[in-house]
Order: sequence, then structure tokens, then C-alpha cells
Amino acid sequence: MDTKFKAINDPTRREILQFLVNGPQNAGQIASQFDMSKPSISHHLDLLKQAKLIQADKKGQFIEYKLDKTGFEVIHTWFKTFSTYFEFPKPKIRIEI
Amino acid sequence: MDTKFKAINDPTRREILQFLVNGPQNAGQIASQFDMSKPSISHHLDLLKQAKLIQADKKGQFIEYKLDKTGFEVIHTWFKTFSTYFEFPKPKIRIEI
DNA sequence: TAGATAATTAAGCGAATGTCTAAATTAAAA
DNA sequence: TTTTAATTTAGACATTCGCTTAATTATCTA
Repeated sequence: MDTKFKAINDPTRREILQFLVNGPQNAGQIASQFDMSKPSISHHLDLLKQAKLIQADKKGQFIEYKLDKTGFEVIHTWFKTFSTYFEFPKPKIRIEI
Repeated sequence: MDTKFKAINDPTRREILQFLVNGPQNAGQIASQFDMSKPSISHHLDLLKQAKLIQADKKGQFIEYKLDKTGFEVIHTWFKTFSTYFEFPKPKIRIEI
């Protein structure tokens, strides 16, 4: 729990997550998106992985990262308490009688 | 944005939010829930207020705090990208005819 | 007006965080 | 096998964070 909130607390890590919405990317491709050293990005990837917000797949010399549902589900559950409290708008449908 | 993620990063602040689901409480009532000095809680409340996750209402000598929809909506919007990506189950709706 | 109560602001300190460069590991290519 | 490339691990350092105690502000009440 703590690990997940810590993971999404950093703006760079949130950007990495956004970037991975486009699909799986290897560490180098991710690093190239940022004006930051590769070791720093590597460290961010590690924290995201620990939080189970991303998954790592070794592909030969490369490591491919992708979003991991596991961690997001936990955050989603946490958030539900509050969305219920405020009754956030549910999707609207039109009914024909 | 940064402010909100920072706010929910701390476990004490998340507990405060959970506590406020029971309804508005003043600073003293909130502080009494934690084994921590009042100034520390006051500081946490300040950060939550800055993040617009809670609202403060001065009631004479007391200050009453309650959950603020504003900040939660922003987090909700951020999260939507990922819940869409994973196609999280949508809330059930009630149909009125 | 004094004194007591609720709460915040201020100052200080150790621990955690994010960044960097340099070194190590692992796998592909020459 | 030697070299090159992808990535991580290690070590160092400045900044931020969360906590405490002491002081301050604001409000109520006797």
C-alpha cells in the first residue's frame, strides 16, 4: 500500500506510467523520453515494479516494461471509499420504452 | 497535481481522510485519534487542505474539517486513464423508469 | 480584563528521497 | 574471444519530509 502511493508520488514515475499507456517499452526507450540519467530512470522503474504498477520482461539484452493491473487495482479499491462518499457520476444511459 | 499525490503519500494523512468519511470533525477530535503531537496533525491537515482534499470551516474557537470533492475529482481524472486501459468493471447503475 | 482552551506557526533535527557519476553485470556482435 | 551495447548496482550528496518542543494567535468564559 505504502509502496504504491510512494511510487505515484513522483512526477517522473507518473510520466513513465503515462508513457506505458502506449504499450510496452524497453528501459532505453523509456529513458530516452526523459532528460535524466539512465541509472535514475532505472531506479524509478525499480520502485514502480516493487509497487506492482509495472511488470518487467527480459527480452534478450533488453528489458521490456508494461503496466501491471495488480497495483492499479489496489489503488482503485482504496479510492472507491471516496468516490462512493461523493457519489461520483455514474455512466449515463438512455432507455427507450 | 503534485500537491495531491504528495498529500496521499503519507499514511497518517490517508488515515485522516478515512476518519473524515465518518463526517466533519474538528482539529482536536482528529488529533485525538493519533499518537502524535497536535502540531504534527495540524501540519498534516494543512497539506491536505492545500491539496483540496479537505476543507476547513472555522466555528468559533474550533476548526471543523471535512472531505473536499475538488481534490478527489482531480485524482479520479488522473486514474481514469489507467482504469480505461485495464477496463476495470464499471459501477452498477440503477435504472428509473 | 484575566485566565484557560483550541489551534497554528516557528525552529531544529534525523531519516528518507532523488539525482548524479563510476563500476559491475549480462547479452549480442564482430 | 574481445568488444560493444543495454541495463542495473553502488556510493555520494543536496534536498525534502515528518516529527518534536516552544512560542504565538484567536476565542471563549469567569
